[in-house]
Amino acid sequence: MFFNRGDTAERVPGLGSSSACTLYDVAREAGVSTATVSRVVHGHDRVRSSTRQRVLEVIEALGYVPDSAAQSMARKRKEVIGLVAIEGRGPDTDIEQEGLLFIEEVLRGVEAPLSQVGWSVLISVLRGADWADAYRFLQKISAKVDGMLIAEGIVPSSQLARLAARVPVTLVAGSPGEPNADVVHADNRSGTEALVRHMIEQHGMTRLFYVAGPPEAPDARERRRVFEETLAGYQGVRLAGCFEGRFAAISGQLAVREILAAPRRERPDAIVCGNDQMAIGAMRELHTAGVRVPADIAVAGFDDMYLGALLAPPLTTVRQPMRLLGERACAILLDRIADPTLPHRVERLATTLVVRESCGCPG
Amino acid sequence: MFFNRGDTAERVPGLGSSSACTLYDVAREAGVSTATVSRVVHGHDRVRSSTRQRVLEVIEALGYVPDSAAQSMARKRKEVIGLVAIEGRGPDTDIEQEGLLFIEEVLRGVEAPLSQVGWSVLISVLRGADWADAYRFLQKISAKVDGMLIAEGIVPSSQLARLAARVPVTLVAGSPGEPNADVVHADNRSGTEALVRHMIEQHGMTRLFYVAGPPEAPDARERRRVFEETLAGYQGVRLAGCFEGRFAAISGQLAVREILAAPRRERPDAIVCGNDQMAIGAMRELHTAGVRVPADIAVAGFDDMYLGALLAPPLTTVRQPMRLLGERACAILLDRIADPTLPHRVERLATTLVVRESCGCPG
DNA sequence: CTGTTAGCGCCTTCAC
DNA sequence: GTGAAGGCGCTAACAG
Repeated sequence: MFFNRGDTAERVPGLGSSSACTLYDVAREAGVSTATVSRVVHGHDRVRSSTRQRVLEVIEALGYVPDSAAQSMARKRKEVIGLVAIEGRGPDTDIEQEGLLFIEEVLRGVEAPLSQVGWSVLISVLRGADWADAYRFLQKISAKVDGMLIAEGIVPSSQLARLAARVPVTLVAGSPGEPNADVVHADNRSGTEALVRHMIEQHGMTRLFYVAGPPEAPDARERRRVFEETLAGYQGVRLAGCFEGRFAAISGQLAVREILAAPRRERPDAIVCGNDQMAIGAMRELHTAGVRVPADIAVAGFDDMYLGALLAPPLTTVRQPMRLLGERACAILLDRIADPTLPHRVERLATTLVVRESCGCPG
Repeated sequence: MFFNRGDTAERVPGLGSSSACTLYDVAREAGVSTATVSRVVHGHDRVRSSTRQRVLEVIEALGYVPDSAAQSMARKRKEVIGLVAIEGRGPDTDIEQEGLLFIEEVLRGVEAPLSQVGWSVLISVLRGADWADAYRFLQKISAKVDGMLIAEGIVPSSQLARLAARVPVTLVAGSPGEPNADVVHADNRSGTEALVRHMIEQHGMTRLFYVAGPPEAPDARERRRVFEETLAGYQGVRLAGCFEGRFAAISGQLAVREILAAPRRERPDAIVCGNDQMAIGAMRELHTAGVRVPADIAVAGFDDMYLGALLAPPLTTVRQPMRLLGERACAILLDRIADPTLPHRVERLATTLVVRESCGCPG
């Protein structure tokens, strides 16, 4: 009586998307107004339960699902946030997954607060383009979301300002000085200091080599600076050398080749790397050369990538809470979407030393 | 004369999203109709170039960006596709990143055809829920996209049918038998056969141990089956044992413990694993136990994860073209969105042997 | 409790 | 070349 087409699931002809039915179809079929249907769809009370029941049946029978574009339009809210990564256009094109490995963890974090409210993530990677293109791209994304998370790459402050004028933006691991966006970033200092202290005080090392990330990256610069400063605080400990890498595994390999090419006497006690990828590359090269880790030379990284723990020996590193970064950034973004007048926020998350075996500690 | 508010970038008060301006604002400010603005926004010709110029200036000054919800509504196209992963709810909660590592590569592939047309990806991970929840979730996503890619996890065929009635669906690495969706999947056979042949013919191995993935996973089953069948084709070669793992690194470790607990005489020549994660776990445990790879026991995996190449020794494995899977799936989906009447499609991509050193080949 | 009625912002014929 | 006007599907007052 309420409907007469039989189960909609049955009438699928091929694979094509068949005609989606609308609120009106449901209303007509159930003999009520669209407002009522809308009410039951959203679980509002003021509806007689028999009416609700009837509407629900029709919805089920027709397989009705509200169109999100229409909802966004009427509600002025899309329930989608954008997560964007801007892939570096450094000298090397050797990005070597560097990017997404990071984004992936962040994404996991972002999902948490989002799934609680039932929103979704629109993810996009912007590859090496000029700034004008990049801006157009970001603009286009901004039209599809209620807020954006920029998780990698640098956007000029002026562009950020214009973007932020349209939708709230929060930077993940961005520069804390940015005035046009909220930002959540890792405290590279705490972990790096702890690592250096550990190497020196626990293992009595006196000659540390550093493999740095690219100088364009603020994180790389900060890690390196803190490393050197901390080292300088110790008597009798010195920087055995430094290699400027690009955060890719190959950089670690190259650094090791350079080290092994030098006289044996000058070899460092340990090689500390600006991220885990380079540490992995270093360990691999050391292994190939027959140098034992950590017996002959210790190695340490930064990030605490999932696979570091599976290496032989397991990698000692500094943990950067990437997932938490994503989670906090998303929570902050959601807050601001709810109330755009909130004051500017910057949140700093601690990094911590993760001692495993590549530094010389027992397994 | 055309506008009088100054550069919009200047009038950003705080961080909040300020009032977004509409097509009407632009039309009014430029002294033309909305139709004309729409024409210039979309680069249609029939517009006098002086008019176009004026409109463009106003757009720039006002920072106008068309609202995508309104566009979707009018055009009945969202320019977004959904990529969903359904995280396994196996006995172990030990998902151990298993999921996203895969999704990530697929995502990279998906991005290619998508960025060409300027569309975006809505990504969502559905965690262990019952089927009714899962279906509601998928339905909700379906309302936000023009088509969906299901890249992990199994959806009952009946649900798929109902989903497909709303939007086109293509399965990435799904079961090729599914009638309600297009599917792109890897040919687990070719690579597995090549691997077994290599181990036996090149290395003269006669005792192979297999670490399988969970039997619920079609891929795991197929790999195992092909492995055993191929083995059976050789005289004097036998299955030295089998361990049923769950595609996680710990499974590989457990398998090795079991192997090492047995009498030394019974040790296999090689341990072939159903995926790289388990192979990595196995290598790690072997290393811990002082068993040399590949000298004492060789190891091989499946997938060709990025990090396999960085291990010591580098992992011999079967390459599954995950990125290509994503790319093809997305291309097929786009085709079907463009023309829903297309015939059902199934695409099978070859897997290939990647010989590195863990099988005993020279570096 | 339930129905009526404006829009939301844009696209797209159809006239001029 | 350009403007006017009718929807797209849904929500949210405002009336009953």
